[in-house]
Amino acid sequence: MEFSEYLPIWDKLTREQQERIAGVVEHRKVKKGTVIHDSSAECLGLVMVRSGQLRAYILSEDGREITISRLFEYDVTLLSASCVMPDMQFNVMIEVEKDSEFWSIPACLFKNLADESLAVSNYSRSLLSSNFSELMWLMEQIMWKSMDKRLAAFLIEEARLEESDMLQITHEKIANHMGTAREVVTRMLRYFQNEGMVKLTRGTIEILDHKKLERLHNT
Amino acid sequence: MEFSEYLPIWDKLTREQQERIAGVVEHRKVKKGTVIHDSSAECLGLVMVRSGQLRAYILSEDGREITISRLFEYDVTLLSASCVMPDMQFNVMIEVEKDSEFWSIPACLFKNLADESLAVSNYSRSLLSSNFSELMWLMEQIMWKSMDKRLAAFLIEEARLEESDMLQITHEKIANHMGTAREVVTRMLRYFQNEGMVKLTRGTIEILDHKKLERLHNT
DNA sequence: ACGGATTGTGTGATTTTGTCACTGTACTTT
DNA sequence: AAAGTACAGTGACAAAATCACACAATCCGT
Repeated sequence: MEFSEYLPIWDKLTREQQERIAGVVEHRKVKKGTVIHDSSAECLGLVMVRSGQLRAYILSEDGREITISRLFEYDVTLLSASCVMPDMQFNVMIEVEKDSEFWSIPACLFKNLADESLAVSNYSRSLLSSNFSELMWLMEQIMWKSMDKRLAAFLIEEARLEESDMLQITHEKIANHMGTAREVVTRMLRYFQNEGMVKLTRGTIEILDHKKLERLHNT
Repeated sequence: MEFSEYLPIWDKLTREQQERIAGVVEHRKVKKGTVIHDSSAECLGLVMVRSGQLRAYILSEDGREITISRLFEYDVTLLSASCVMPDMQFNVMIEVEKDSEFWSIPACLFKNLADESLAVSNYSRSLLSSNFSELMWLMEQIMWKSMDKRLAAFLIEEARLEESDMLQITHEKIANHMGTAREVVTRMLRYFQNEGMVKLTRGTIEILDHKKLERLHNT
């Protein structure tokens, strides 16, 4: 099974458990922009990313967004299985940032495995606690950091991920990642440009001065 | 063991495991205001509340606070065991809100038990996911709700907890719960008073119009 | 009982961030 | 080439945070 390489605890499962998973695992190829999970429909379950890039975010009633987790090759997440965890009633959405391929294991099966297998339960614990930790980190950013520092951090991180200083991203997308309004991002980027840290053109942001951005971020 | 009643999975442990816990469990009686856990020192481990009231919060560099969880009789938490969960480096503090008694099980022992016992691992999972869920809820409040609605919600909740409409709490404490500045709370309460929803005197807030507060909260 | 310290509250001025209502401008499609 | 759409810019205003105080109520020691 090709996906087994993407599930760290595969080897710790019994043959019977492996077969149960293999029998229902689903493979999907999805285009950029697709929403593969929202709270309404049935849960997607555990998701293993084979390639591409996804993001998990929450949505306000009036359509504002904030990214709570980003997923890349070899990442595994349970955010798409919120229905399994008791008293998890929040509305996580998962969207495809770049054309991706992933496998999913239905939530109910994974829940059953976790309830009966120590290895699976421990693995779920580690996934959960890393989600929790990330969320905690995000919370601290939102609470104690000003928008300019957060934006600087976002740009630096994005450049690292893309391995390029020419970021192909719109102000609106950035605003949706950071949970703020597009105008705020525009204004702040304009300020960054005046300070010589970036160069703005339609649809792209070029980072000119990494160090200055870092310094701003660390103030 | 008296504390066994406070640990839901006690009966699912082997006698040997029960003895290991019994050998190291610690009982403490603490006064209001004490900080029983901060990220610096050794972890407290799993905490079971026998009586009283505690709160877990995070702290910014410049001393601002926000409550992420409140604990009451029979509550159990792993927030004081953050060191066990891999990649959990955040700075949770736990403070005593009302004179309390609690038991604690050292983090390392609990971690070992979780790693070897399915029951304990599953229980940890449920504790974790309920923390995660609460944090998610808080995040949504912070991101999408305005301060006045959040304050109204806080007052209603506080009155429910205290079973009284005369809340003995300072503006500063409220600000620390909600992660905002004292002045903001003062100004907003003043507005609530002008609207006839509360009556303010030094150190206490009397709720006069529950329904109007609820309405504000639900707008 | 008095004076000073401490704790809790009130308020104006300023800055930052979010909201609203637009305008303009560069790409895409037919 | 015209029309439509996506993206960016901007001024005016509102909400909330920050700063810098003033002041009032309570406590505490002598």
